[in-house]
Amino acid sequence: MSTPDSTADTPAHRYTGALAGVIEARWHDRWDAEGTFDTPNPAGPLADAAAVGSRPKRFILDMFPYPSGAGLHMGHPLGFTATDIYARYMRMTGHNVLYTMGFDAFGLPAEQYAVQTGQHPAVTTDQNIANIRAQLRRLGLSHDRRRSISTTDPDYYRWTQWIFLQIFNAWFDPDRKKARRIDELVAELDAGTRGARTGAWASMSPAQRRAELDQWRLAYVSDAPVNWCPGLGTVVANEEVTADGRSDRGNFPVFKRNMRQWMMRITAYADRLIDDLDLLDWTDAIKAMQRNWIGRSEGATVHFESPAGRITVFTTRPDTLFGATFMVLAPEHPLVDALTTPAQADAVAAYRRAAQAKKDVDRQDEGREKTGVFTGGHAVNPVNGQQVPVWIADYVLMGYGTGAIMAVPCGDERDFEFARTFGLPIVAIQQPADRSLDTSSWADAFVGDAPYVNSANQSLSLDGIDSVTEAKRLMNGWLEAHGHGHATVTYKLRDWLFSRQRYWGEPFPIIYDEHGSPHALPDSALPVLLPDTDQFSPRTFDPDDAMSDPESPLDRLADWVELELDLGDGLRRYRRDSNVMPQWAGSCWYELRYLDPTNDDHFVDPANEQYWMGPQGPGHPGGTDLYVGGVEHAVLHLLYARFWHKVLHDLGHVSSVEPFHKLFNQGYILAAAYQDERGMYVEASQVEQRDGSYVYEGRPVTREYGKMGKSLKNAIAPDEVCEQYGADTLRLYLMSMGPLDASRPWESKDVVGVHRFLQRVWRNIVDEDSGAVRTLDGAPDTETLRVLHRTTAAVREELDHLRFNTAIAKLIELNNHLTKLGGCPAAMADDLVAMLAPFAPHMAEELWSRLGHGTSITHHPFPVADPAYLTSDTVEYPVQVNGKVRARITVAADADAATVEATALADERIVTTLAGAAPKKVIVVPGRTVSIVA
RNA sequence: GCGGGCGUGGCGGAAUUGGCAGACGCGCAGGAUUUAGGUUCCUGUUCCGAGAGGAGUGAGGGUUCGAUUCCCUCCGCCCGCACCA
Repeated sequence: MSTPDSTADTPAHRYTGALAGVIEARWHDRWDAEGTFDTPNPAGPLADAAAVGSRPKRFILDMFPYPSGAGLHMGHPLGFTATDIYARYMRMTGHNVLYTMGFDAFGLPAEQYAVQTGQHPAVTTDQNIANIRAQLRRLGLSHDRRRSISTTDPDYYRWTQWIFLQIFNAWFDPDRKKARRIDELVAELDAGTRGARTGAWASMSPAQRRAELDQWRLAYVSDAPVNWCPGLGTVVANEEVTADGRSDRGNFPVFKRNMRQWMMRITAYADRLIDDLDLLDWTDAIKAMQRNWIGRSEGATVHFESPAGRITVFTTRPDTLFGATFMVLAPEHPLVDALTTPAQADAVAAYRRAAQAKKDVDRQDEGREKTGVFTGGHAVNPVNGQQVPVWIADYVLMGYGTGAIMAVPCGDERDFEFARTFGLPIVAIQQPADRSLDTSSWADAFVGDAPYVNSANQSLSLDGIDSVTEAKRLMNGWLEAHGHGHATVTYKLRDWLFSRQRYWGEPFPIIYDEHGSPHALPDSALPVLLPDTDQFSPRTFDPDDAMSDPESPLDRLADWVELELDLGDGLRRYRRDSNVMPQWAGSCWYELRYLDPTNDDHFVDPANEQYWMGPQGPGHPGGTDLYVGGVEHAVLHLLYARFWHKVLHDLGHVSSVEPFHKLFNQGYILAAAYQDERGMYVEASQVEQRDGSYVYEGRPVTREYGKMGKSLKNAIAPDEVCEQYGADTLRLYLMSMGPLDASRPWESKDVVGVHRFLQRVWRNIVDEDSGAVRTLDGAPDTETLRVLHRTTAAVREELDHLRFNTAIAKLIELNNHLTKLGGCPAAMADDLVAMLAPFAPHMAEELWSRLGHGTSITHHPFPVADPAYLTSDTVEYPVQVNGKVRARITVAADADAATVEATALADERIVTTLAGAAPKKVIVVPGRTVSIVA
């Protein structure tokens, strides 16, 4: 495909895609040769204290990519260009900038790609990384390449394993609400200042003590319900299971099974993960998603006694306890069998079977119609002694709260529906102003503040109170005082399932003794290398075979699994843990390794962490100065990384409390996608437009917009655009499409707009026929200087706020002005090029060089606006009469309000409009407007 | 249902604390260059109206000298969570 602007009669030195390609390659080589973007550290292997100096620092971070075989998609250059522009701007404003790029290369996609191609994942990963590095280079991203890491590199995952052991060897102190080293727990248990959970510490055997400690660890092996995905052949985390019970990746059914797996005690950090969101410069949307995922809910635990035993419920509305007229348990609740009477046994069993069968997929499709079965059993409502029937229903979930609820149909919509469906009593316990106490007339439950009624016993009365908050407080106090319950907080967040039965991941630095107890390997044994094998395919199963069992690929490697080791008590036989860590492990801390990527003694030198990520004052959590990436990581990666960072902070390894101070979520790239009559997507690039409709291979197709990508067959490769127009044009187009956080449709025909802009900049400085510099001699006129300085001030302002689209618009305005002048005055050329440099660095370097500068523009100071040119001698005021602009007047910039008013009232048009009537009021807003009320 | 966000020309989008609506770009129209097409350049381009003028930021209302911006009601769209007790 030829570039649209190069033909036989094109001037030899016109800025075409072909010329851009030549220029860009030249500067890539030069940047590499000169190490232009190498950034000094205060300490460690990359230390250069003199180069660090006293400059302010900026740590600018992108979410690092998977090195997939397809290479980068257009969303990558979108975010990467934004951070690159900001990084370059920061360098030009005197900052020491840390900016690099790594690869999140472990995990399912890399492994699946390897399985498809039959090559070892290490081979394909290296190839893919090399390919993506070339793509990144082509985009002109100003990365410090010395700092690049891959999570699959043993020098990197050595420290991932080390951090795992830090977490394994830590416990959460509920009093101090922080992680501490496990030996501090041992000291407290030895001293008797803290009690053991499983018995008397002093009388425990070594094995019992080991088991006791395992109960406290932040990383622990647990035999608990996990998400088993036979189609993937591995267990997956809650966060990786979709709402309809399928795997996020692959969309296979997921089954709850009890299995022995590694867990991380992220729940211990639930409150801090919520509270510290307040310290972060993140959007409300992302904060809300994290809060919602953690799902903190304040309420009360209430005990109902039954012949089958105590039934404990969680409620957020303890104030409505007098209205609890029945109970509902989840079908899987352990007390169901004991509660069920013989007469109801068949019905209960049938319901439980049906509930289990439809568990994963169909529950949503069946809508919200309430189903359920009476167990035949009853329990006692503790506030009024009433016997209430106990039902089971699938709208009560075993996985939340206690798996049992007290049903208050008058005050809860679901309970109301259930009561209506099955004819259960509904007793009003509040008196809404517009309702009768006869609930048979109610259309729905009442939720809100209204005076309580029917809510008293001998020692408690809520009657007459009209505040839910107050009623809750009184009820909680009563429950606690009488031993029927207490105030409680529950969370939706569950501990993080941390092991996977796959090959392509970090091995656990854990071995098991003959009793099956886990032991940490010593730091000196790290890294535990992922053993080489050609048997890396996971064992997958029929996706619906819930009873299949996971098989770790590493388990097949007997030579690796079995080992003899002396852990201080003599040479013994052990078995290695054959699981690998999940995809998310490597991305939980990669930003820290960028700080000190080649340090063999520490995962990061504390001085470097303090310098790049340390808190910047009281109340500041520290962390990266900017983190740009897609919103799809709102809960998974961002929550896990925050959790690890907090553990590292608690253990004294990092000074920052949070990893990412400012988070910016880029929008998606959308593109037109086309479907044929069968609803199949057709290759968007082959669709033609004819008379307002769309045609593919002669047949009509319909258009829609969707996320650019393979599935909609509307992807455009960044490389194609670089080839056609050059990387600078692609960068500029991506940035000018709209605000960075908005999703925007890709329109290939629009790309030419920014290309023309670059062409005009080039032409204003370089002669298209000779290639010589052709700037204008003589001093620029005052108006031109005003445009220059206004542009300078505006571009700075826009860049400070990451508003790249409007910054580019300002540069275009400046250049359009110069085009009208007939070229760029020589005295302004440096400033013009310097302002262009962050956006179109290749062209800027080339022009900079042709203008006679011997060094890269990278560290040249960004232009500063001269305030003298930001004001003018005269100001134009719009004059409104009754809110409508009727005239414009021009007055001296320093004219006082009275003069402006007099000038406005004297204006011919205003005199005509007022028609002799005296104005009732005249408002002069200095520098802005005159408003006349007639 | 709950939470977050958004509605501005033919299209993508601009508009400091409320102060000239439509910056910039695409497209379109006309013109220059060109054998022609394309490229490049210039001019114009919110709508109605020949014009004077009028209307206009999803709809309606409010506050204000003045509202795209603030408040209320409604409509529509996007994203996240979803029987969470």
